[in-house]
Amino acid sequence: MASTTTTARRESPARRRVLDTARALFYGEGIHAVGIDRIIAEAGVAKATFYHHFPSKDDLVCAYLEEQLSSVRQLAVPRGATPEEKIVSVFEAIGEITCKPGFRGCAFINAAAEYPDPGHPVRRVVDTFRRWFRDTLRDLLIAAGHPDPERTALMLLALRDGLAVAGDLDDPANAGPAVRSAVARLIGTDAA
Amino acid sequence: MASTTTTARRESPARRRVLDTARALFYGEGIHAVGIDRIIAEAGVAKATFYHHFPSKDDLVCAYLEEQLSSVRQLAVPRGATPEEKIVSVFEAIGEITCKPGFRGCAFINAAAEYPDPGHPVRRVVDTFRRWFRDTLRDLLIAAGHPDPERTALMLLALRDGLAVAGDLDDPANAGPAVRSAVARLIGTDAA
DNA sequence: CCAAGACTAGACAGATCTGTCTGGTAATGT
DNA sequence: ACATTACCAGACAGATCTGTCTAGTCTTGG
Repeated sequence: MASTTTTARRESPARRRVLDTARALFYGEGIHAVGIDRIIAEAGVAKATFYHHFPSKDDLVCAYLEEQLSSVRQLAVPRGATPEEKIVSVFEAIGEITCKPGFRGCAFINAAAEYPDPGHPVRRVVDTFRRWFRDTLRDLLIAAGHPDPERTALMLLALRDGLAVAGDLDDPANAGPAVRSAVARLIGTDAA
Repeated sequence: MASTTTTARRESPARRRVLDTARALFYGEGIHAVGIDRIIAEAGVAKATFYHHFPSKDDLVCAYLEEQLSSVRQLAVPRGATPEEKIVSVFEAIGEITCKPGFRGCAFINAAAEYPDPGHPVRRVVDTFRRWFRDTLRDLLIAAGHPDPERTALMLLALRDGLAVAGDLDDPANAGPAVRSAVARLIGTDAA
């Protein structure tokens, strides 16, 4: 069937290897800095096979970011009983990732820095991520009965961006706790 | 004298044109995306002249960021009577820049995204900027008698980073006010 | 048994990248 | 008057970039 063919192609081993290699190299060294030749060499894939699965490099970049998107969505699932706990748990999860060795900042922020054109497909994936995260925070704040969910969601998003940047450029050990107490100050009962 | 020669070289018209062009192109389109050939063409400078002033592209990139650094230092001078007002004024200044059309995010964050190696000269300029900003905020908080200046400075730095990212990737009109009230919440008298 | 598709190996084209080099002009200061 | 220096114009080298193409192997479903 058509669906079988599609599934087979999507889960092809060569394609999988290319995507894994692309994620490691794009994230670790930057997108423009990594050429197709190097990706296919390290993935052990022929050039024709690569261009069979990905019509262009931009398609690979989009696929890489879309995988990151679904990965983050799974990892940053809110846990806890109350909406406040859920918000904190999301930041705890991000904070842990952010302090890990090998952390190189937010894949979406970094990618956007290399794709200035707001209409580019890559930027659209970035937009999807940011809208999802903002809406998630807003909904949690609404559920928590926060008086100003819309604006507070923007504050929290800004804090997350700052945490991601600091985890890459500054000392992650300091940034994590600081951002966490900032979140507490912003959504704490005293703020309401 | 040597100093005369040095001054003449540093203020040479060709060098000035190269730096202006580099700033516009690097900031607007990304660093790896802009080649030397294009910079010298748009600056109207011969290739030999370029390599006379800048031994390599990396030197130009560093010079570009160092100019941004001193420019920000002049622009973000704290104004106002009280330390609280000074902190807010710095964010007001940054907020205005951030909402301007043509804003493409923080030049240092964007550059760091393209230079993953923390030991690279480019990253050292980025570090200088971040240390300066963090120390400035911390000193203002100390002057304001804030109980936790060190950690609060990190929070404010994270907010600034988030504001810069949001001004580029999201709707700047929303991000500005949100971050400003977040600053108020974090340094407000109730926080003390 | 055989057709189709996934895959490999690698040459090739055309553009672009950084950086070097030659050669010549113009201004400047001593 | 002369040496130095800034500058221009552009060829050139060698590497690397994306993307195409040929040609052949291997696997698998019908």
